[in-house]
Amino acid sequence: MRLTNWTDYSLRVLMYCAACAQREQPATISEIAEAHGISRSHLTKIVMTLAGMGLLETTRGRGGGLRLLKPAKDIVLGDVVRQTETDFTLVECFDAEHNSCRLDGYCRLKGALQQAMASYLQVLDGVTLADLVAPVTAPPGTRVSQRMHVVPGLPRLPAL
Amino acid sequence: MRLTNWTDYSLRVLMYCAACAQREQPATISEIAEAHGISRSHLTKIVMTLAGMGLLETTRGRGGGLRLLKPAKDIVLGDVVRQTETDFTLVECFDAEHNSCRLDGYCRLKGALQQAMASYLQVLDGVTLADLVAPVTAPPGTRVSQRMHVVPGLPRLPAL
DNA sequence: GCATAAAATTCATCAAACATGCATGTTAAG
DNA sequence: CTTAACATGCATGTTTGATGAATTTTATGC
Repeated sequence: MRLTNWTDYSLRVLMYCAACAQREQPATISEIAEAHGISRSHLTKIVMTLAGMGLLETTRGRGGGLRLLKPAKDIVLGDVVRQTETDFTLVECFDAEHNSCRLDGYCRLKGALQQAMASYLQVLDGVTLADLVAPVTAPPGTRVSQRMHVVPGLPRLPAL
Repeated sequence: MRLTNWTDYSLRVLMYCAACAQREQPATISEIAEAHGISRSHLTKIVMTLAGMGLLETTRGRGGGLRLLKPAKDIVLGDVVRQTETDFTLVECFDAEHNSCRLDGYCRLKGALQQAMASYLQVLDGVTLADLVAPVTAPPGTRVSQRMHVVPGLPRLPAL
């Protein structure tokens, strides 16, 4: 029950780009790689995937770099995770190909887990990239996006 | 984003035991292992862990086997998953020990993911073992446990 | 008490999915 | 034509589940 580093890094790249959105020079891969202490080549692959997903554009050559293709408030966390995370096979019986469970079709486990995962992603659908990189200068009590879904009985996201 | 087979098997063992609850002879490890096509010794470890968690009791020797220590309707899926699944480190910054994220404390990612995971488990907290092994003979529309939480906009668990 | 059936323990190994980084190619600005 | 940046392929490392053989302990029933 964990996300891959791939997803983690993908989110960090997006957040970094969002934070640099105002800047004259676009963010570069080397810059982000160094900031997080990972190899440039590895991060490149992640960036390429994000570019392939239409989330950011890359420009080569001197002065090039990365820019978000959409405003941060239009990038929904749930969508990103759905795309960067590959394997949502919670248990064997999710995978029609290799399922050998004798109870398949007679038990409700699969349905319950699917609902749980849907609920997980639904929360992330209520968070945008803009919510994640809200400036530190925002006054306390600043509203996050309207779509933010708050689970009853849980603490709200900590105010910065 | 997947559960371990360990958790999968744990749930299957519990379901099997619940299904055998009425039976004269308790379920045995060999029986369950064969039913699911896994090695007896491997499954033994899983059973031992479940026993250690106080979910079932084992009796050795001839005529021995496994029995649930609580009625199936009192065994909550969320609790089982929380215990069988070991690693809830969704991303690096969840792990205080190894966290090297420069943005730690300044971004809301962690909070958002924690909420999402809480929501995931909350759904599972609404399902009991009894719900999973509801007899096939139950009339359509049979109510699942009161605590069942239904995510709005999602299909209900399929009727058997 | 001896044979048998069952759980409990120990040990060693395997494998797959991520993760990593070097080496090199390609593009475009100045 | 040099430099800064993205782009790609390849080879390898690492972690953590997952697996199963061999053996020991416990209890039942004859």
